[in-house]
Amino acid sequence: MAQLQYDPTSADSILEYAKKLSGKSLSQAVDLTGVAENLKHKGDLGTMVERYFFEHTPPNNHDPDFAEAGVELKTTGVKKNSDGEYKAKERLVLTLINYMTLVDEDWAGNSLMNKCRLMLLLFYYYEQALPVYDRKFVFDPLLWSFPEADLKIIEQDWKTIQNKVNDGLAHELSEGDTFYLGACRKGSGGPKEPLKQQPRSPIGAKARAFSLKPSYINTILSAHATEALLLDNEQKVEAGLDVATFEKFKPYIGLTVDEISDMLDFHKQGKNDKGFYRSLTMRMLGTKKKVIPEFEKAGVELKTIRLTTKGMPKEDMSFPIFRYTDIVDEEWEDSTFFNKIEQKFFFVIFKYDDNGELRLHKVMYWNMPYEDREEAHRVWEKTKSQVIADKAEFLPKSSESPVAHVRPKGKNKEDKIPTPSGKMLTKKCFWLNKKYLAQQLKK
DNA sequence: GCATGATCATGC
DNA sequence: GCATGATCATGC
Repeated sequence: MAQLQYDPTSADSILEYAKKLSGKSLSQAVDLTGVAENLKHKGDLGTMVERYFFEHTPPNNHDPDFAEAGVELKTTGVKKNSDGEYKAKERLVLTLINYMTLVDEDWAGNSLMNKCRLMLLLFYYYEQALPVYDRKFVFDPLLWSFPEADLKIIEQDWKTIQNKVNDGLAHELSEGDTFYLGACRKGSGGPKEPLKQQPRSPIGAKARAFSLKPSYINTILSAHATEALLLDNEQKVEAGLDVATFEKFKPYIGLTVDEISDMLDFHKQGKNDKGFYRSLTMRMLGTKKKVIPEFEKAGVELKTIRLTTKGMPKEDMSFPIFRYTDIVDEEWEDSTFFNKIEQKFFFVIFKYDDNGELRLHKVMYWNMPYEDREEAHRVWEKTKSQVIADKAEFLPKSSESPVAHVRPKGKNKEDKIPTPSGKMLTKKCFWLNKKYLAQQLKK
């Protein structure tokens, strides 16, 4: 047998090796030729991962799968809810409950925690139609142990279950008895399924397993999910984030806004729905939320742009407001504006056609060229020096720079903040000139 | 038609 | 209550 590519006695090494599965299915990660079709238990992805990916045989006792590293391997399914968030497909089964021995255990050193204290969680995207080995792992694997605070609850739950068995009520156990740790049904459930013996009662009890409830898994997920809305498509993962994004928009390119609205069942609310094109864009990306985690993580600034028939943006591009009292003490490289324009941008561009119909024109990534950032820097310094000179009413106009300017941005003209000298002026922000954007978009 | 001023809906 | 992204409005 070939040398293992990880150290089975080291949890970190196991985790690092497991990352090779990210974004792939088991069948993509290892060659299962001649294996998959002969499987008896096609439902057990965890066993297959252990055998064919880790090339490891778990111990035949109550120790964790990787006994020396103390790591228990778990695969668990996730799905998406209507908001595009990943949620647990179901509870995570930890280990079967042995009613006969449970009553003699103490929490200290109990067999459940002995096995599951440290778990390597592999989240795969649940698709019913696919065999388990073709389902993709959508996040990086997570090496996970219970936080102290949770462990208290788990301990109480464990004792609740133990007490019930001790009271001769194993057959009455239900998941609702407990909070995080559940005693879930395990087994076929059919009429022929043999009942389990319990120590304090002659009544047979159905097989149950210790499990973590879906809601609990969801909290683990949301903490871990630097989730990949775009990561669920294999070609995208292999080709990178940029291709992934283009693929997302491909079906909509060239369509009118009305057509896209109909497809996504999301329509403009009223004339003043100024966030509409952005919201629509988010829907095209598959979420109803405000942020795209992958963009967040990569620091990508999403902006929507509407072009006139002639290719001129309808509007300048705004950035967050600055405070007069802050900018005087700021250095360029600490400023919000600097930090924004340093980022990679992702433009979603709509364009009016000759019939006045707005269509999704194209999407593109964009970085602001260095010279232009220097020009923006100049505008920023000018702004700062004007505020210092107590001339905050007179800030760089769009006619003063080919790249950027300063302009009001507030709720209305009464929406004011103080200058260092105490004058109240309308809130303002930096803008990129639409003419400048027009030039850049042509490149 | 352009530059500049003013404002809106949304979500946290 | 307020920042944000974006759009609307107006005067020259």
